[in-house]
Amino acid sequence: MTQESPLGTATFQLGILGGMIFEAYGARLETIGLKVKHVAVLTALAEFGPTAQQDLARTVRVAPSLVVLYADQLEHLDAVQRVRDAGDRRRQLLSLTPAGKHLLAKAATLAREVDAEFLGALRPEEVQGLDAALRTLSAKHLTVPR
Amino acid sequence: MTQESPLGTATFQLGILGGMIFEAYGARLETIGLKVKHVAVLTALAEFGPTAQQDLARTVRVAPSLVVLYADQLEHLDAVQRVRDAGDRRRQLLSLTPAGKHLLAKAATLAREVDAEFLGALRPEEVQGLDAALRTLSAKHLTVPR
DNA sequence: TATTGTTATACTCTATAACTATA
DNA sequence: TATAGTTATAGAGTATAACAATA
Repeated sequence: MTQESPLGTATFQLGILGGMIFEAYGARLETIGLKVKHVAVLTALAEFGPTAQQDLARTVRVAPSLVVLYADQLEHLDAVQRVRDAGDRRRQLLSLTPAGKHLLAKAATLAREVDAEFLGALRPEEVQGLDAALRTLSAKHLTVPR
Repeated sequence: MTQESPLGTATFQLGILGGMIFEAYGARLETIGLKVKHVAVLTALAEFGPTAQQDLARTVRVAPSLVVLYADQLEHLDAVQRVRDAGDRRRQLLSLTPAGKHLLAKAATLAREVDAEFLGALRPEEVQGLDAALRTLSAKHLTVPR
C-alpha cells in the first residue's frame, strides 16, 4: 500500500523537529545577544582556526555579503577580530578572541540545555540510537564544501 | 572538562541537518508547485479532516493571515476547497479535494526520496535507532497546541 | 462585545549585483 | 583581469495590526 502522507517520513519529522529546536535554541541565545548563525560562525572559527570571510561563507553556506554582517556584529561584541592577511592584503582573517571563546562556551551550555529539554522524553537507548545516527549523518553532510 | 563548542550537541546537529533536509525537500517540491508549508497544511487536513483556518493556524504554527495565503494558493491548485460552516457562517472549513490527496501522495513520495538520499549513509541499525527516536520525539512535540 | 477570516502594512532575513582595493 | 571584501538594493517570508462579516 502506498503511504499517502509524508507525516511518517524522517524528512518531514527531522525538518519540523529541527525547526522547532532551532526556534527554542534561538530564544535562549537571545539572552547572550547571539543568533544561531552567529554561533555557526564562531563554531567554524573554533573548528578551523582563523579563516578568511570568503571561505567562511562556504563553510556556513551563506552569501559572502552575510558573513560581512555577522562579522560586524561579532566584532562589535568583541567576539572576533579581523586581521589583514600579510601575504594577501585583500583577505580579512577572522579569529576568535578570548571573549569569543567564552561566548561560544556559553552557547554550548545553552545547546545542552535544549538537548535536555527536547530529548528528555527519550529513553536512554533511544538517546544512544539518535546520537549514533546523528554522528554518522553529521560526518556525511556537515562537511565543508570545496 | 567543559565542552567548549555546540558542535557535538543534538540541538546543533538536528537543527542544521533539519534545515538541509528541508532545503533538499523544498527543491524537489518545486517540481509539483508546492512549498514545505503547503505540504504541512495538506498533511494536517489529511490527518484531521476538514478544518477551520483559525484552527489550522494553531496546528501548523503560523499566523492566521498566512493560512489565508496558503489556502488561496492551494485553492488555486484545486488541492483544497473552502466551504462555509453552516453552523457558524464566519468559519471557512478547508477540505482536501481528490486532486489535493493526489498531490499529497506525490509529496510523500518525494519525502521518501529525500529519506533515501540523506539516510543512505546509515547502517540499518542506525536507521532503526533514528526512527525509534523520531517516533517518540514526534509524539511528544508534533502535537496540536490547544 | 467577541471571534473568523481577510487585507494592509511593516519588519526580518537573505540573495544579487554594483563598487573598492588589492593582486 | 581577476579576486576579497564591502555596500546598496531588492525580493521572499512572515508577523502585527486594522477591518468586515457574523455570532
